[in-house]
Amino acid sequence: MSTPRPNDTRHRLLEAATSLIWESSYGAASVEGICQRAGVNKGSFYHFFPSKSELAVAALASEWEARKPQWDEFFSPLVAPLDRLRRWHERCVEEQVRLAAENGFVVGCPLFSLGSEVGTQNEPIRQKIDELLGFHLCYLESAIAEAHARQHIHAPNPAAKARIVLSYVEGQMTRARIQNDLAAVREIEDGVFDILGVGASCVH
Amino acid sequence: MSTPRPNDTRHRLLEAATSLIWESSYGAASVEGICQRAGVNKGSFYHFFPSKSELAVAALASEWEARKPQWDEFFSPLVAPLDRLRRWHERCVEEQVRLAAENGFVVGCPLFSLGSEVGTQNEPIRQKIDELLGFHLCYLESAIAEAHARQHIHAPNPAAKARIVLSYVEGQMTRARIQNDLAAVREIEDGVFDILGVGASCVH
DNA sequence: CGCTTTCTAAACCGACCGGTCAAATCATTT
DNA sequence: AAATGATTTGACCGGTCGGTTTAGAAAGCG
Repeated sequence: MSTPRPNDTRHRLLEAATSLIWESSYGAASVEGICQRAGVNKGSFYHFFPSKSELAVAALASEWEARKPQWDEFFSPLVAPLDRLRRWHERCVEEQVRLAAENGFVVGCPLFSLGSEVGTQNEPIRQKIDELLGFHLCYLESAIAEAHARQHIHAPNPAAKARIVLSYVEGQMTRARIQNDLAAVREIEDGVFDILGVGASCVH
Repeated sequence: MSTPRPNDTRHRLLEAATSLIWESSYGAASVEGICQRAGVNKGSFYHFFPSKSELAVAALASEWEARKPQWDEFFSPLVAPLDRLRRWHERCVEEQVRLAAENGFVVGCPLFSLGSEVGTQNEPIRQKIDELLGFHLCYLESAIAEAHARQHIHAPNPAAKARIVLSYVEGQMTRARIQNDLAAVREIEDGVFDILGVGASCVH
């Protein structure tokens, strides 16, 4: 009756890990703390995951799996390429606002936070984050390439442009976390369109 | 004779902390490890610093103090504004190459790594990093404003442009760390000039 | 029902964490 | 030489870390 599900322990652990690492950091999120948030004993933890670091990799994979449909929707070919970026950014702001309200501070992008923390220490986590950032790049590059093809912007090298945009966006997200200020998140859209040369001297 | 200095223990601790945090992370750099690298006992550590976190703040301050003269040189008014960025970037690449060779992997920018790791957990460290990033912004904004005034670029809002450039640069540095690839560092110069619209359609 | 497999509970482990302390040593002044 | 304050030492503390162990509760299945 009151027992919520036959077995969602694994899922609860993944979610607890995601949120805890997101809010604090990999090092500061202890196995005990993750178990506590998930309402699970440590024995169960190590039944489902061989180690803390493998949980982190699984949590990253699981989170991406949950988010991918949204990305596919935002970057749907049915949407005009620059509108894809607009809506995607809109969604990022919404999420950061909600998370900031919940946690009391701006959390930024977990890929960058986690990646720069454990990148030099834990190869599997590094690789997974690298892979996910690569996915992000693909979506951006696709939208930029199409915007260029339709002559909405001038971007003869969409891959390079996508790397610029991604690094800028992630840099702003990280600055938002460091400065604990949503303003950095909100100005991303303007920044991206400035980088892409929209509404500037490149309009013919 | 063989004793190096009357008292450089404090300095050795600062340098050990800087390098260790740079290479790994705040959480992974233990007080014991820092003491070991500095060749100092733990008691001495707590003679000079009240806590690990205050050492981190002091290390950040000390490192900036050591670097500031270089920044002032790179951004000297005697240098053409865009050349300031060029030389500054050149120096960044050199340093990252050296550090990557020393440590076996790309380390990126410690301000961003540390900041995103402990930003939500430790307010004094967060503030110090925020302050230092503010300094970086000032240098960039100054160069960009001057480049605009001399009509080398079109940047009617130098402050906004500086934030874009800084976030991009830091994003690339972090990506370099995450991907363990110096290519991201090397392409920063092209990216910055792309963002600034140099050599593109904005040339009149 | 019994049997096996999957999962959970909770005690437990050694290692290491950040931090403390009293005593020893050093450099300097008197 | 005596005294003094800054520095150094290394043992030590309670707590927490990631991870293990063992016993047993559920759950699937004949």
